[in-house]
Amino acid sequence: MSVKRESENWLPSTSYVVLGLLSFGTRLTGYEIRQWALESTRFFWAAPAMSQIYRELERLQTRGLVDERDDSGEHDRARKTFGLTPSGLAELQRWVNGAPFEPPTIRHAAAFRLFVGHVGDRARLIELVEEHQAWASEMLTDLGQIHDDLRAGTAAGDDTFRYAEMVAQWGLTFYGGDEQASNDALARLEDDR
Amino acid sequence: MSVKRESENWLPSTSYVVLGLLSFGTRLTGYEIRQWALESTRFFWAAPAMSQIYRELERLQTRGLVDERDDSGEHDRARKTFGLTPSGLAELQRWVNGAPFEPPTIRHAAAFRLFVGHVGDRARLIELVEEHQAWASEMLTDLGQIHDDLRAGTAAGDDTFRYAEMVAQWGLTFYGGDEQASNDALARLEDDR
DNA sequence: TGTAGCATGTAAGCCGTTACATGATTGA
DNA sequence: TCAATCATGTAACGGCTTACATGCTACA
Repeated sequence: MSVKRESENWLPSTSYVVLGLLSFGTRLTGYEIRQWALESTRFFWAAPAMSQIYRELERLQTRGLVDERDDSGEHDRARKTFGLTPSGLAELQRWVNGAPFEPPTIRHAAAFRLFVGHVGDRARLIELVEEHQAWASEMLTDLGQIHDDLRAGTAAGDDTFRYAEMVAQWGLTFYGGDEQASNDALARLEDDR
Repeated sequence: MSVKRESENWLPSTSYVVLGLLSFGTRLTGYEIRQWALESTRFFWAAPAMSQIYRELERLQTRGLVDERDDSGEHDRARKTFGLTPSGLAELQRWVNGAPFEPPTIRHAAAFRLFVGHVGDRARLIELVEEHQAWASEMLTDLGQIHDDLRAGTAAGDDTFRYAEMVAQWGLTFYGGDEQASNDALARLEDDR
């Protein structure tokens, strides 16, 4: 008995980042999408370059997944907003529910450089791990703030960001692990010899 | 007082993956480099495709950073091995010690899909997070084995893999955090409603 | 008055992937 | 004998980046 598969043509993930950000109900400019990406999705999905977002929006629009509107208003300032169309929402849903599992992709420069530590200077390695630790710690601070804000909203009865809050919680544990790992490595590097 | 910067032209990171793997002292074929990448660096640096590794080796060779040797031996089986040249080692060192800090790049599909959970089916989300949890758990099993092996070597006085062992330790804490986060999310998803 | 931020794009180029192609060796 | 693994590549293509280019607006 064979299962009839629906056509499994997926858009590039960046498309779903854009669709996902628009799925919260607000019309956004390309610029704003980028801002939101830098403040939210970047914790689990590296924010694409500005130019890439414009390209993505163009693609999505030609496929009817987003619609464009000139929102320049009174002022002359150019302002083109994009919103999710019904097909856009449908496509996002199809992906969330239908796309096969995909393992995370990690490019962890600090761990990598430590890996080839036998060709490096110990003092410099310590410096690098310290920098990484500081970075992780900053991520945790930012995420903590976001998590608190989202929690407040959820507690006040607004369910829009309930999943976002769960993801923020995920991030706190995730980056907490990374920070812990940096600290352990640092202790070993400083202990050593 | 201005600091005179050395020319900061870096190779693509994949080059350093290749150089790094060759820095452990063994001559390797392109195929073997890929195998080693899949067994070691992939935990912190997604392993590039086979074809990319061959391209990288070609580039490195034209720059004199690796040398090629036909090691086909008695049998007709083609076998071209690559080794690190002195300039290759120098370049790897220059990078390890001199490249500026670079934050990790994460593409975490599970967290991302949870983020747009408001457009998905709860049951399917649970399934996805479970799949992710199983994946993380497998990573931890593999890493645990590797860590034990490396530890045994280090304890026996072989310092070659001391840094590799530290990175394995890093990975255990890192993916431990990810697994914990999945479990927490799962609990919340199942609890909810 | 001038700088930072808002806002929108184009062009060039590389990294890296998938698909295609080939063939030998080892072991079940 | 047949499949999996070892081994080496080429071709086409797409995603994403950096650099370039432009101009308005708010605010210090």
